[in-house]
Amino acid sequence: MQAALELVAYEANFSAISLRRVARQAGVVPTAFYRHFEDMDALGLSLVEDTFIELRGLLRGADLSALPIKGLTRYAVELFAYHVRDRRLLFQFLVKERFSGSRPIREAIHGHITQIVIELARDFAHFDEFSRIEETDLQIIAELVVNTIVSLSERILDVAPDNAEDAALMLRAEKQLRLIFMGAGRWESRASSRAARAG
Amino acid sequence: MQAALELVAYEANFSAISLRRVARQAGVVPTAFYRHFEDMDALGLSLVEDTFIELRGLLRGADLSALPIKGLTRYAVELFAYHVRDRRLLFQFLVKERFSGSRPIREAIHGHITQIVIELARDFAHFDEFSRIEETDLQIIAELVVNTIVSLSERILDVAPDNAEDAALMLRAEKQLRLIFMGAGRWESRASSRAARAG
DNA sequence: TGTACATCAGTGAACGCGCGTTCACTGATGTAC
DNA sequence: TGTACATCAGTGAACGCGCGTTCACTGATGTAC
Repeated sequence: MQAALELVAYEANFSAISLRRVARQAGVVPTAFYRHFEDMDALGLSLVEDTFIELRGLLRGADLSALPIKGLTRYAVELFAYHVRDRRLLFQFLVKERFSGSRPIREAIHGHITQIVIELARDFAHFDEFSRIEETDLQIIAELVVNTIVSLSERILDVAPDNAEDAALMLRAEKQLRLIFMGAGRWESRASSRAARAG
Repeated sequence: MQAALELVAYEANFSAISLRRVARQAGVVPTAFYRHFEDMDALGLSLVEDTFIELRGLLRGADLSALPIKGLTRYAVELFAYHVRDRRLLFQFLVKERFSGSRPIREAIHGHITQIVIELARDFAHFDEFSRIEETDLQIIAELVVNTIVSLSERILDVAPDNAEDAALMLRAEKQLRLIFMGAGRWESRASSRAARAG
């Protein structure tokens, strides 16, 4: 699995690397591959599952609802950016395969992201600021937040590790999140905009 | 080029299709390929350029500044959704290659999107509602808008053409844009929130 | 109107190469008694 | 403590196949005079 991640990160996307290349990178003979996976698709799905198991653990552990909404944006951006850099190869794989992978891989990634959006919307429901927003709309807001974080990840992976540009990207994402929460503070409350408080 | 688009849309991503498959799909012998492109990379870059020339033309023709901000979201979502469906294969290629393509292809796509963000920010500057927001922040907002539209495109391409789910996706995107503009209306104006008007 | 030549998309044979997968195998490690 | 057997990651030869690229070619269309 490590060999496959390295090849994807440094050379191509998953569908463009061969079983033989993976075996060579791992330092074994091609046929040894079959001792571990039925075929390349199975390897790819394992990588997706592993990444999300870890990511979901991270998000669960973060316990966003313990924070005031004010510090949330900075914290979320930093937590995520750190994790993306820490697990660079895994995220590079995810970003590349999200749209160009085989159907099972794409569906697995999409399903996991949808699940994260749903859980984030559930977390939002615990904030007083969002209490008057109905569930459907909370999910729409959560989706916007997740999209923004995903875009940040893609950009961080695009620049070299430890690049100075990282800080600028993080500031941009943080501003975008703050703007989203400002919008959320007014959502469906146009009739009583004076009462709206958030951000 | 049409043959390559068909193969990418229905079977794999660009790096996974061979020069011989493209030639076969086009109904010519493999060597005839070289009459038109030096190699597969050149073909890919041509597809990127063609897509964006057309897309930029569409955006320029739309003339967003002629509309009140109120009708803008609905109009932008419908215009884009129509175009994505109309040019389904081209957009499918773009979405797949944005992160998984070869470096030149990725950079070409990224450069074009950045250009669109800059132009959109310039359009925003013509709205009274945004006059007090500085250029850097306008670009950050424009990026958020473009990200949302890109996500919409990706989702539309994911469901079958003319699927009933399309309407739901468009409504989601429209709400997200409205929320962004609500946030923009309050941006950097927290001290005088009563004067903020937008969305 | 007729002839000579240039242009250019497409042809078909041939090449060496890396591919996924099969098969029967080896040899180290763990387990039962 | 010693023996017999199971498990299992890795080996190495072999296969047929599709690949990108080379080469000299054909034949239709356009252009100059």
